[in-house]
Amino acid sequence: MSIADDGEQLSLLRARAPKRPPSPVPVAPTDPVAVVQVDTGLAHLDRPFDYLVPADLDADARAGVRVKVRFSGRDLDGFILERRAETEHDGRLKLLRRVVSPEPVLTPAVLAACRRVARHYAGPLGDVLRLAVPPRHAAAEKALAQDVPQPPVTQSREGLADVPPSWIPYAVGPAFLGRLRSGGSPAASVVALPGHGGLRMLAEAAAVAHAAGRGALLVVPDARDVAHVEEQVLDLLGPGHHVRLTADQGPQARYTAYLKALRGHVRIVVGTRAAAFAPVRDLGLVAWWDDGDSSLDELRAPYPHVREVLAIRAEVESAALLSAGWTRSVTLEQWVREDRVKSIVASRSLVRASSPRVRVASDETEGARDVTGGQARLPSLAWRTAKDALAKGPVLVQVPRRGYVPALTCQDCRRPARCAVCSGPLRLAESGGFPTCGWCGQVASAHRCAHCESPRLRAAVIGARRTAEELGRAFPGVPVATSGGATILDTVDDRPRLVIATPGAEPAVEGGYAAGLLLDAWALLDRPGLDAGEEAVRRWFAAGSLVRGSEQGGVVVLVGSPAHVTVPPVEALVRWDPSWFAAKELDERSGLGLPPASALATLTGARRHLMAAVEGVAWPAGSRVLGPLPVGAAGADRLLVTTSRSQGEALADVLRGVRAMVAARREGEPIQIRMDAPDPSG
DNA sequence: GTGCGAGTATGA
DNA sequence: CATACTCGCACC
Repeated sequence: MSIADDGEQLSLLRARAPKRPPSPVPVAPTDPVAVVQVDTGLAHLDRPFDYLVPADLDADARAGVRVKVRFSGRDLDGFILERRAETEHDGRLKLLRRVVSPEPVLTPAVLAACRRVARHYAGPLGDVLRLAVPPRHAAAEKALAQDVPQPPVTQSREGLADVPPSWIPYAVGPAFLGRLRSGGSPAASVVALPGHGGLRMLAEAAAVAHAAGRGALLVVPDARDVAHVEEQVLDLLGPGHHVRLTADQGPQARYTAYLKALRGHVRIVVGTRAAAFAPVRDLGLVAWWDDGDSSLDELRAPYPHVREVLAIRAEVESAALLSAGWTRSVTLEQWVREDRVKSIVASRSLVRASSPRVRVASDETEGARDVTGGQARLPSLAWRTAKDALAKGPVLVQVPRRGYVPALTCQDCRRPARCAVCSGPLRLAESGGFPTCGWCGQVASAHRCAHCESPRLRAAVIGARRTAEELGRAFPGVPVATSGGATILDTVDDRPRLVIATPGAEPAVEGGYAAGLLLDAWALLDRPGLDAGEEAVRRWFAAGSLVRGSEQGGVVVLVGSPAHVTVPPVEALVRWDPSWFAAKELDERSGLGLPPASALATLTGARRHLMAAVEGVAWPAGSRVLGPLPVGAAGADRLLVTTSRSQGEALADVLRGVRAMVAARREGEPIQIRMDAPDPSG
């Protein structure tokens, strides 16, 4: 290490360089070296670089602050990871240019979690830091007073029962909460009992953590759930103990929320996936709702899932971990099986009483499509159920989102309509016209079913609006409310009416719906992809959980399911046994070597670049490399690599090397590398 | 990505 | 031999 130059280019090796005497800038007296993670955006430069701290920046240049540094002739952003006495770098060190803000926004715990997330997803740390720490907002920093007192930690447990209400149905609930309260780090996957709180379990667990002087981080799929959980937290603890953190609140509000958590103004953060990295003080609990919801998947590289981020954070900070939902995802079932989390479910007798009775109306067998004069797609069982229930309260009708299921089926034999050229699924554009192939784009202007030669096609899904009209006609005089798309109803009152909703937009109703109709079951199950069954189960249980339990006469009718065949998702619904389904699905995937039973990586890009990138790569022992196969329409290919779960980290490490190599040699066109892609085949 | 040195091509 | 160019790699 030598005395710094002024930060500009000055090579002593070059004779021609103007022999300016190095103007000695005083550096910090202790730990003058700042280890800086520079945001270069280049995978092969994803490592820390050392800089010298000028004396005048000494106080501000703490670990965790944002800085500007000169790097390869450009001014780049970075974070100080640590201060050191010495450097290991042989050359000259440049000076830190500037401390962007003295706020140490990257805490050691969050940094540790980011490193592990980066490793898990074979991505650059820089990318993860970009997800974790929101962009600085100077006005927000200024507006938030430095001296807001931390709320006194409520050590008293008055007003909070040992086992809060929503946790009562679970035999091992007290054990989980007890360990949370006493500073332990239990981990559990809860299958929530309908009618007993659901989301409220998260808020109550947070209140338990809070009472024990621990912080809590609650992540839910969407803004509606955030509002709901906030309400519950307010109800339990009163104002001033939590903050909302979502991406859609805008840069200033988001940064303010981040700072409030960072500075310890509040110890509870409630938010969407943007909150998963929030620097909650004394983190004692991480919890999330509905693991299978795709909103928990980050959309920016390296695409970490909330589940993975929170599990890592729980481990880094010795916090309790709680995943809850109406169903259990296959991944969480895998975690249960690995004993990473304990299964928490209510007893079968409670489940039977609290869940609605489920009946299956296959439109083929009921054959009563005509009850309403020919238009509505409503078998008589569904119609009669709704009719009866409307005397007692509102009836929920779940319809798949318009355009959500693009598949077409044969009107006569009900088999999926396939492209004559490549056997891909045919789709109908919303704008109409001929069906086209979803894989090769071929226009099927003269389609005939490959099985029965019928030219007639059946749109698997009709949109919510049309369904509303049809049902309105089927039940004259009954008010119809719709929720979905741009207009989402939060709640409806308990007067009799039809409530037509798309999945995820079902309004809550005090006391529960008298009945629920789940339409187009067939279409939902028929979706392409690994997780069609899992997804159908999620959606059906989410709607069914809003219906009164069988004890109060609640009934759910599944409409349009496969005739004469009992597929596991349907059986799971009828028995109201989500964990049974998860276990069965996991067994099946284990048998096929598919995730989450195995680790999986996808590499996407032009075929020759893929081949160049993986040439000579030593995959972990036992890995399978599949492909490359074409995906999408852009001429890209995809390579799949699977390996055992125990080799997952090793696979990620190999891929990190591949990524760095591709980035370093410039002719290497960008290829996308992704671990645990939710839809590896499409 | 950018900047720089090494290495190589080019022409007098 | 001087100059012009590309290539490969380090970047603190």
